[in-house]
Amino acid sequence: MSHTLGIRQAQKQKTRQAFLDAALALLEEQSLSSLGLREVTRAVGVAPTAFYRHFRSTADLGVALVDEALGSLHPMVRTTVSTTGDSAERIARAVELIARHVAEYPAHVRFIARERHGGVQPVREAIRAQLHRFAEEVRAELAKDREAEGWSEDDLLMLAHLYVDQMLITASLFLEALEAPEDERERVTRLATRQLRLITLGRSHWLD
Amino acid sequence: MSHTLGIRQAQKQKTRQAFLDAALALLEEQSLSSLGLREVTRAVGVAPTAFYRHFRSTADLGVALVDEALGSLHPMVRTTVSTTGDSAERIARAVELIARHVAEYPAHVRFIARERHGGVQPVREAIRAQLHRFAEEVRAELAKDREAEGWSEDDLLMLAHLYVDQMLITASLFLEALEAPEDERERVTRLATRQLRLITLGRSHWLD
DNA sequence: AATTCCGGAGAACAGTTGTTAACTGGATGA
DNA sequence: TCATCCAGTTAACAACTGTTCTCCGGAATT
Repeated sequence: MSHTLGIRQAQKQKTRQAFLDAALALLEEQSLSSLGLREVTRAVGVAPTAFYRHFRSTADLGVALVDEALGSLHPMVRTTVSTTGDSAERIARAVELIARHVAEYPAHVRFIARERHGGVQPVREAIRAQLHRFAEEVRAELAKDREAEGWSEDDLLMLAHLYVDQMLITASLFLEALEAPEDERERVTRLATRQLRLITLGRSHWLD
Repeated sequence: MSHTLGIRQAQKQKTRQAFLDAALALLEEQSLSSLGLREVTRAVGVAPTAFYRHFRSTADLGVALVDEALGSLHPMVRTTVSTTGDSAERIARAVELIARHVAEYPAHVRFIARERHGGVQPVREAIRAQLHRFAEEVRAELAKDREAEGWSEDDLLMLAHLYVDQMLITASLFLEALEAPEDERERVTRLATRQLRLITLGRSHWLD
């Protein structure tokens, strides 16, 4: 299937990745709509014109960043809401997974949270589409649970969106607490756990 | 108490408000971190240097916008979670109130959603502080309900944050559906209503 | 071995940016 | 009435922006 790329293609992908990394670093302290093309090339160490060999515009780069940040996350989301273990275990595991992901890829999380409602329309659109995919996957996973019997497709999707949004909120809270002392992160863990517990409680009484 | 302002102070407040209005309009299509000082003065129709008579920087202007957008919202939030009527009525009323607010002040809502995780630290901080005030007020309101008997202060605050975040998510959804046909807004109404219902359901079984 | 391809460099374009300094003229308070 | 105040102006600064066109040199193809 994959015949090894030539030296040329490999080098191109390498600089492209350098663009993505540099941009992500610069975006820790600003929004995408204020990210300048020259700013990025300067950080990468190439001529401004080299940018156009990889991206049409900074908005285009932003969409690529969305794919990098969220594209590889789908397996994890599925694991997060998987049906193994009892309710309390699953919640603890989900919160733990989120915390670990934020600690490992803080810049990605920050980027998504920031640009979800940011000033660049194509990027907002890309994030919206990916989050909708997440919600659909969560719904499919929820449907497997025997607790989903009697639920309409629509109600399951409603719940899935609730979970996805809650995950993002939690991730954002962990992000804010990233540089703070340990007990601040512990506080976020307890808060998120109880919120998920309450939602799950409502879920189990939905059909009453 | 308030002795009528002189012509001078009145004129100053007038141009200051013009700055806020112009900035809010410009921020519909970009983030605060990319908003230029000259851009704003041009929109107001005034010399660039006049900006400094009112604000230290665009970040300062942003903080002022936070106060304008959220400062006057506290009474409404209290009404939203007020204890009159049964659960279903309260939820319907809350969603209706949010929809109406978004329709009336779309730019304000967009600004808050965008800059809550935006690239300007002082503005993020200001929004965070205001939302925390909201959560505290919601908690105080929830505590009045007889359903709150046996709840710890901490759990009540947890629930309050859940409600506040949910309000923002809902407002953001209404905002996206603002230019869409009526039935799209209807869909958002139904989604938000059911999500609130599920949360309320979890709330009523919290002490089981 | 000869030719084409193509990622990146260099220079130049007209416009833009934030910030400074010194000023004007009408409102304000003595 | 006169001196003071102060919101807004004008002019100028160096630094920056996105984009175009032309060129180079090594990889890829024939």
